[in-house]
Amino acid sequence: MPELPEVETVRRGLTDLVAGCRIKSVEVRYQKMINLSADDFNKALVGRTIDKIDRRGKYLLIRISGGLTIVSHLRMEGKYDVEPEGTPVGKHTHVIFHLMDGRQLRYNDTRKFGRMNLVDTGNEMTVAGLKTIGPEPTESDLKLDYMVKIFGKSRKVIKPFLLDQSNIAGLGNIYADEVLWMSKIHPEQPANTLSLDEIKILRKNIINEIQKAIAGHGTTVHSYSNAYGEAGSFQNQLSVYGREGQPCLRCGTPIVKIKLAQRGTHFCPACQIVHGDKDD
DNA sequence: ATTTGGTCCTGCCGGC
DNA sequence: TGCCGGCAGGACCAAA
Repeated sequence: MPELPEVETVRRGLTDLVAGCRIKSVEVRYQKMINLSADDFNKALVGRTIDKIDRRGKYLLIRISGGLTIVSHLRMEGKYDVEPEGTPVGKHTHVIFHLMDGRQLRYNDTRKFGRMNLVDTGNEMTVAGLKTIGPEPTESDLKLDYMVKIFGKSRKVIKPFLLDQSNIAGLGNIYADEVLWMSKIHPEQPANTLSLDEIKILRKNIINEIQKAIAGHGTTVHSYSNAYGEAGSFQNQLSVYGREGQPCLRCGTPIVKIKLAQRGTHFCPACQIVHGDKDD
């Protein structure tokens, strides 16, 4: 479920809760979750320390002493929590890291879409998804000339284009709808027909929106929670996502919901109009 | 090469 | 109430 701001919130939570902790053993209850056998995964991690947690796009990079990294992707519903030993284990708990201090770091995932890959640190980029990941949506990493270049060569409509992590890392279904609404760009506008001004505005809105969402500890819809089990607050600041039929906050026109590339897509049919090409 | 569609999973909600 | 289709903040992979 989580997009970049939610993953960053989880990263910070995990850092506070388990950085520096030593692993007693690892229990894997759903084999498909990991890239090794349960036994090999456990053997590689026993006695090692969780040094720190990094992030790249929506991927958590859990740094383990001895030169290992667990690349963890939460996909739709993955969640971490920390419980004392003995707390009843839910049916959606798939991996349990038993810590020396008596606590457990648990990975829960209702739909079992999440994945963990244990690799040698430095080989993260061999994990599918990280191989081709695009720049972070920040002022320093997301360069305007890069955007102009990649937008210019794709005829794909903008909404699925923004969801493609190889173009820009970190945007998901909610923030893609939000930044397009803010930028007054129709979700079906082909990427290569955006004007330079539109690309500039979109870039600024992406960077600002992600930053603000991180500051608000992410967006909570459905049952998402961070490593503290807390809900984020940013859902109170959403302008179009989940607002089908409600008035556009700019012009009052009811927000429309359509399906694009299998994903629910919200937009204002009055503010966000498809135009012909970049010379308009 | 680029783009689309099916697939992985489970639970919930609305409609009949 | 019970059943069923549709949907869910993601991304890989095969196929067009």
